[in-house]
Amino acid sequence: MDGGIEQRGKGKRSRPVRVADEIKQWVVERDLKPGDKLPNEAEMIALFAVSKGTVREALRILEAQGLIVTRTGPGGGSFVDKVSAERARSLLGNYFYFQELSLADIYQMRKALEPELSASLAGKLSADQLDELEALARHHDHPAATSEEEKQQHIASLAFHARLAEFAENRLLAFVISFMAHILTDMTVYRQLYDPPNVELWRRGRQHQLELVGALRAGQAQSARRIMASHMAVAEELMATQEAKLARRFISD
Amino acid sequence: MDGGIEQRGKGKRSRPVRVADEIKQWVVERDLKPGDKLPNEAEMIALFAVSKGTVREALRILEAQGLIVTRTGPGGGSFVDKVSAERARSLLGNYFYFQELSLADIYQMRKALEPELSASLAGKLSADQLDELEALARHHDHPAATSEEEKQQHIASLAFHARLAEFAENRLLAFVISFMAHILTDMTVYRQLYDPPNVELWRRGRQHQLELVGALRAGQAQSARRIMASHMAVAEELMATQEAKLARRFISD
DNA sequence: TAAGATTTGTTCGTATGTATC
DNA sequence: GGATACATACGAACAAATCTT
Repeated sequence: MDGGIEQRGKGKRSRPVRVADEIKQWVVERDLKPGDKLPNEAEMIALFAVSKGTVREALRILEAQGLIVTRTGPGGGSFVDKVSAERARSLLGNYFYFQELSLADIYQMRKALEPELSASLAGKLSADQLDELEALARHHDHPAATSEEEKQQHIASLAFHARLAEFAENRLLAFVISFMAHILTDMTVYRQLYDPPNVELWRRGRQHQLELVGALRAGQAQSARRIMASHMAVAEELMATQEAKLARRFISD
Repeated sequence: MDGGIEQRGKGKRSRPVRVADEIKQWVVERDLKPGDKLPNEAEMIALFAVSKGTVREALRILEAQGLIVTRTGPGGGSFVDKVSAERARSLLGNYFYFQELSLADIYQMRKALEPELSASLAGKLSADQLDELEALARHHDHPAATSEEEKQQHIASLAFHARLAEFAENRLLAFVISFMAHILTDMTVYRQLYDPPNVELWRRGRQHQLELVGALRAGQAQSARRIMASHMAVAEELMATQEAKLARRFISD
C-alpha cells in the first residue's frame, strides 16, 4: 500500500540509498514510533545482505533526514526519531539557498498568515503562555540607542512571533510562520537589517505586541486579527527600508 | 561569517557529520554554484585527513539533503546541486509524518494563501501558461460517474493548483501552496477522500477554475481573489465530508 | 574505580563497476 | 576494444563510547 508508489524514473540508485529505502519501509510496515529500536549493524548486514560500510551509509542518509538517531555502547543502536522542527527548518532552508527570496515575498506571506494565526489563538492560550508572550514584548522597554540594540530588538520581536506560532494547534501554520521568523532573524543577523534606529516604528511595534497579548487574553479574535494586520504593516515598513534580497547561504544545523 | 554560528549544544557529532559540515563550509566559502565540482574522494581524504569510508558517509549525508549529486566514471565526482522542489517537499513531508495534520488545518492555510496567490498572478501569466491552466481545468468535462473517476478529478484539480503555484514569483508562496496540493493528493490517493461523487460540487468547482483563468487573463486581481476564495469554500466543503486526520506515513522520494 | 561486555565508529587494503576517450 | 579515472562495495581489524558489575 505504499513504498511501491512514487518509484517513477529513478534510474540509478546506489546501494546505500536502496538500503535506506528498505529500512524506511521496514519501519513503516511495523508502524514503529519514535524511540523504537532498529536492528543493529550486524543484523542489518545479514538482513539486507550488504557490507557494513553500505549499511552505515544508509544509516547516515536516514540520520541526515532526521528520521533516526544512533547511539554507541550497550543498549545503543539506531532508533526511530521524529523529525524536529529545527531540522525541518534547516532542511527547507537549504531549498531556499538558491531561490531568490525578497523581503516583499516574506511579507506577502506574513500579512496573509500572521493575522490568521492571531485570530485562531484568541482565548486559547494559558495564563503562562500569555505571560511569556508579554514578557517577550516587554523585553526591550526603551527605544534603541545603538544599532546593536536595534538589532537585539528586532531579534526579540521575531522571537515573539516564533513563540506565538509554536502555540498554534495547526502545525503547518505554526511551521511556516516559525520558518519565516527564523529566516528574518538570519537576515537581521547577517545583513544589517536593523539600522538606522527608528524610535517611532519601535514605539508602534511594541504597542501592537502588547495590545495583541491583551486581545488574546480577552479572547477577542477579530481584534487580535486587526492588531496583527497593523503590526505587519509596520514591520514591513521597517524592513522595507533595507535591501531586498535574502542572503544566499546554507542554513547550518 | 558563517558556519561558526548555530553551534550551540551540539555535543557529540560523529566524524562523517563534521566532515559533511566542513564540505558545506568549503562550498559556501568559495560560493560554488550548482554544477560546480567538489574535490574527488582521494583529495577529500587528504583534505580532511579521514578515511575513504568517512568521506563517503559525509557525501551520503549531503546527498540525502539534496545538496550534491555524485557521478561515477571519468569526469565524475561530486557536484553542487540545488535542492529540488520535489526533494524539499519530501524532506518537509517527513516532519509532518508524526504531526497531527487535519483537513481543517490545511484549509485554514489554503483559504489564506490561495486567494492571495490568485490576485498576485492576475495579468502576469503568458498566453501559454493560461492555456495550460485552462486545459487542466477542462480536463474532466463531465461529472464523475464512479468513485475512480471522482478520484481522478480531485487529483486533476489539485494539479491545477500545484501548477498555478509554480507560476508564482514568490518562491515561498509557491512552495507552501504546492506542498499542500501534494499532501492533499496523497490523502486523496491513500484515503478515500473522493466519494461519494457530488455532481453539484463538481460543477461549481469546475466553473470556479474556468472563471479564475478568465480573471487572470483579464488581469482582474480582485476578481481572481474573490473567485479563488469561493473555490476554497467549495473545496473545503467537498473534503470536509471525509475523515479529518492525515494519513501518517513517510512520503517517499 | 576498574574491568569487561556490547555496540557503533574508523581505517585500510583490495576488488569491482562505470563512464569517457 | 583498451586504457584511464573515477566512484562503489566488501571484509577484516582495531578504536572509541557507554553500560553493567
